[in-house]
Amino acid sequence: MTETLSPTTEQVDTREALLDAAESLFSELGIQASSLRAITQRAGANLAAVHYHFGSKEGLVRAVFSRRLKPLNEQRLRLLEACDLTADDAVEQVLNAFLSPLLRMSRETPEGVRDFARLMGRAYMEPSEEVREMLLEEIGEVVRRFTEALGRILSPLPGQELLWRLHFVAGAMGHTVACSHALEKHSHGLCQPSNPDEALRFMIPFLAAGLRAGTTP
Amino acid sequence: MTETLSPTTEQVDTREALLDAAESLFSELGIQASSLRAITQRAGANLAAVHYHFGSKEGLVRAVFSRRLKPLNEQRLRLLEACDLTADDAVEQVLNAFLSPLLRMSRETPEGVRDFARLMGRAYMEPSEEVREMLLEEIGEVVRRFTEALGRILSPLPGQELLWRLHFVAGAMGHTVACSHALEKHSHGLCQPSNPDEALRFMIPFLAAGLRAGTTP
DNA sequence: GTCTATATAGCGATAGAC
DNA sequence: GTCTATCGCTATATAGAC
Repeated sequence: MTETLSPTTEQVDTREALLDAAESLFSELGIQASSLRAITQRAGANLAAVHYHFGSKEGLVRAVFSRRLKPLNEQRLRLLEACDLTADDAVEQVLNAFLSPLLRMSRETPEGVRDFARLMGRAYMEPSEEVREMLLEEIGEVVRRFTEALGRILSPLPGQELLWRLHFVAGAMGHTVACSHALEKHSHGLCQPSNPDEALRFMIPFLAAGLRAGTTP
Repeated sequence: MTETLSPTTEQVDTREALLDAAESLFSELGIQASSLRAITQRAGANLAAVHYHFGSKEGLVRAVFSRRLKPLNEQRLRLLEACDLTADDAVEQVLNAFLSPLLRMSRETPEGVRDFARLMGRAYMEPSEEVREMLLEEIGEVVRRFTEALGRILSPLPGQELLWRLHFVAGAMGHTVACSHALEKHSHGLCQPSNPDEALRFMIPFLAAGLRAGTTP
């Protein structure tokens, strides 16, 4: 009976192996430079398996992102709801709610998720229109909710300046997760961006100070 | 006589046309996705011309970057030397010296240079090891000089925290020039990142406040 | 569902005529 | 210096056997 009610172990394994292999390769080489041949080889699967499971390379790309983004966004919204927006450190709380789920992905599972953090940082800059639109679709609601919360805390900051500042927050965050290797190397090990606690410890005060700066005349 | 002493007009034109075409295509599609066929077609040149003038695609990439980075870095260092590091707004002055030359490139020439700003923003995130190493080579001296100046102004900020904060500055700046289109669209025209004055007006106070935040315990 | 084999197209690079 | 023609390779995608 079971073989008709649920996919066999092999089915699940191949699909997941393809997602894992694609995620790590996308993170290392970028999406475009990762060929289906390299992905299926790393996954120990056949070249045609990608088209069977995901239809096309683009289908695989979407699946790689949505697999991680769904739980990530849920966690962000859960943390946001737990924030006290009237507290003195409300800005810090909200920044932490947005940043820590992504940065802490590296801790929760031995491997794979850290690749995803780097991939996410790069994805915002992807030249491919499709990738960027798909991404905005996936995180649009979260961005809207966080923008609203920060707008209320920072009131009466004008909307224009709020959007500019959130743009800088996104840039600093994306750069940190995408180029952590560069900072570690450039600082000769003094900075350890792969440690989420250290990254949050420095990032949140910096960004909070920027967000709270006086309104530009 | 002249034809033996200097390159003919055609020679120069082909070389420059290739650089212009490559710059705009790299900016639109990314480096890897820009084929030599597409570049030479846009330049109105022959496919083989790239290999004649630059030896390879990598040679073309290097030439595209160094053509703009040499004058850009000279201007940055010139502005840095004109900063008063003891003034109250020393941080703002140094940030302006680093940021404005890149952001203002769009003003100085009608087209082409703005593509380069976007290309620069993306380049830091390029998956290709070669591109990133070449870039560090080209801007290493400038980064060293600006790090030293900001370290002196922000003294006694610990070196570790200084490097982290400069990392955030780089992220915000890169994201702004690379994803200006996204902010313009997302803000429904309220923010105009293609206007260098507006970008600097909001970016410098934000980053200066972050850099001057109290030392993290 | 997984495999082999292949279709179709594009890539960077080079040789050699002009 | 510029051109055409082509080599050798890789890409995504698919058809059909098992």
